[in-house]
Amino acid sequence: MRASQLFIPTLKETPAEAELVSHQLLLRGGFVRRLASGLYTWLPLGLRVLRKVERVVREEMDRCGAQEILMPVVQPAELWQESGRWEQYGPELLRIRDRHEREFCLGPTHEEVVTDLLRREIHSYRQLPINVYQIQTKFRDEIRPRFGLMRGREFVMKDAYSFHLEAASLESTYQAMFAAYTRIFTRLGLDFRAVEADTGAIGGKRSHEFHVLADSGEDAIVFCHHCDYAANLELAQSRLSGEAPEAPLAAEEVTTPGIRSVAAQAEMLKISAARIVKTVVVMADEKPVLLLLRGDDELNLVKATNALAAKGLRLATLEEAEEACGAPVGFIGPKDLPRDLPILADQRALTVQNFSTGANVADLHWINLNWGRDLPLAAAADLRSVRAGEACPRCATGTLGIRRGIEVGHVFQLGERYSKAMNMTVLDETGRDRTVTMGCYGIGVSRVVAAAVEQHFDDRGILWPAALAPFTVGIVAINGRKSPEVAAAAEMLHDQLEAAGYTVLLDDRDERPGVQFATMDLIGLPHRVVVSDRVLAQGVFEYRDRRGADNMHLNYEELLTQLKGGEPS
RNA sequence: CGGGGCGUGGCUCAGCCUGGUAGAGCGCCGCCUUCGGGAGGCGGAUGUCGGAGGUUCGAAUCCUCUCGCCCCGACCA
Repeated sequence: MRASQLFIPTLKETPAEAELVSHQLLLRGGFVRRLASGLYTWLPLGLRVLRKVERVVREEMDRCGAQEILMPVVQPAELWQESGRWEQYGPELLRIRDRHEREFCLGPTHEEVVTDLLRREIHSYRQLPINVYQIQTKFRDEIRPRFGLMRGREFVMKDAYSFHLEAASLESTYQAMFAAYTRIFTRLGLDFRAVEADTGAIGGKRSHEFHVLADSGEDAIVFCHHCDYAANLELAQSRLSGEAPEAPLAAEEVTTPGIRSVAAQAEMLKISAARIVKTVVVMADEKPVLLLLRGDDELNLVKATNALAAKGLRLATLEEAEEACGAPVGFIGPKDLPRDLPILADQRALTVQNFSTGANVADLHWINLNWGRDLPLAAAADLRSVRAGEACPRCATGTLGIRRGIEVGHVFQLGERYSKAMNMTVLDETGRDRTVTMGCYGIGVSRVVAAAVEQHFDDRGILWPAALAPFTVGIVAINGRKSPEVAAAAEMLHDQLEAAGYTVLLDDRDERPGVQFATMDLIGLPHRVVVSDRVLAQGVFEYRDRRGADNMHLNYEELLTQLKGGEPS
């Protein structure tokens, strides 16, 4: 491909709208352009990268027996009403009407459609298991689209759905998909982790997320330095050592004027925050609940939501908290509560001895309280977020680390959530009707493009992993418009390399060398070859790896050997 | 949906506070020079100052409404 024939509108300056490096570089390199909030056009260069991701995904999906189909973007409301999600899904589901006033939506996902498809066609256990997938544009009317391709409203996703008679069959497909995902992200050259994930309201059994590690990631993921334990912070656990028993001290009330925060409380009472049991008031489905945590621990809202089996959970406002407890925020505590409210304690809060907590009266705290002696033990749950450095819950020796991750894949055992609601059954070998069990498996294809950049860039531009690069080799013809020798040599090299199976971008534009180099660095092709009068006079080509800073003078054979490092396309 | 910020030429931004009839750099077009890291010179084109209404002799600037975009909090690939 000749650069003079390719639409690559690069930008010298960073557009103000872009915050993330991936967003900035994809815009500057002429890969994508924004149409409206969360909506992007793929330009030739960007589309080539997107297709590369799709190709790897397709190959690995096909390889493990999944079959590609393509379902509509527009879906009838009836199916969503049948599954119950028409009500459940909320405004993220973009609803539209056709000219007959019939209701439809733009598909944010395809469980309903695929279940409807297969319940019509699959009637016997002999036809199971089956695993179908598509690579399709999804639409979710996100509350806040941001970060360019990372969280668009319209995006490309690979979604697969498997159907089984037995849980064991589902488990085996789940494993196969897990393995396929591992191969996919490895082939794409990404530094990633598979982590145990929250199954959320859908309540399936098993779920793993695949995260690309990057500081800009929206999720916090916890992993063991020693074994392969890894989990989303939303549900990660750690092994906490117990405290040595202490002699109980005499409980007393202390005047603490204006002391509302744990930090202030610790300072005034000259105790560590670990000696404080704090009380957090939350609204679980709009009803107040008290949560107890050790002073230095952080409440994990996802864990709390699950522990309370709530649909929605949020912190109470100051007014709500005082209204519910009859005491001002900062002085609320579990002992002698003026109102009868549900209380749930993080298990660690129940191990604190001689602790301080609010006395449910303004400007008054208790010190030296002990569970059992001064107040009844509260119900226990896991409510705290783990912290880096704590011990791994799975192995004996490891400690936990926390990093940011970009979720690019999710595998999920759905169970009967949709098959039951939509009545998808097959006959088993005894002729009995059985509800099938399902799994679903997603990859954010367009997000992978952004995530890859987020992980591979330098101050000059993108450094595409070989499997993602829009072209493998970039040839810079220096002054090719003035030197027929350079032009001819560059053309010949271009043709030879393409014949050898490489994708090649020849920069034959009438530009100054500096511009050509800057463009090449920006768009991030793995290999660069310079053809100029200067090197031609020496009978060689000048080669440079995008990641390296040194030039090598090579003849054609040596050049080929050098390129073998980056896979031919 | 709350909270914060921004809309001025293709891009990045100044001008707005304190109204007086629109500017810089980059980009674009032409010519010259230059020719290995987004060069230099000369000349040129390009603006409903996001939109509507209002105040005023006069509005990019002040007021009201509206639209769009970005950033911070609850979802998900």
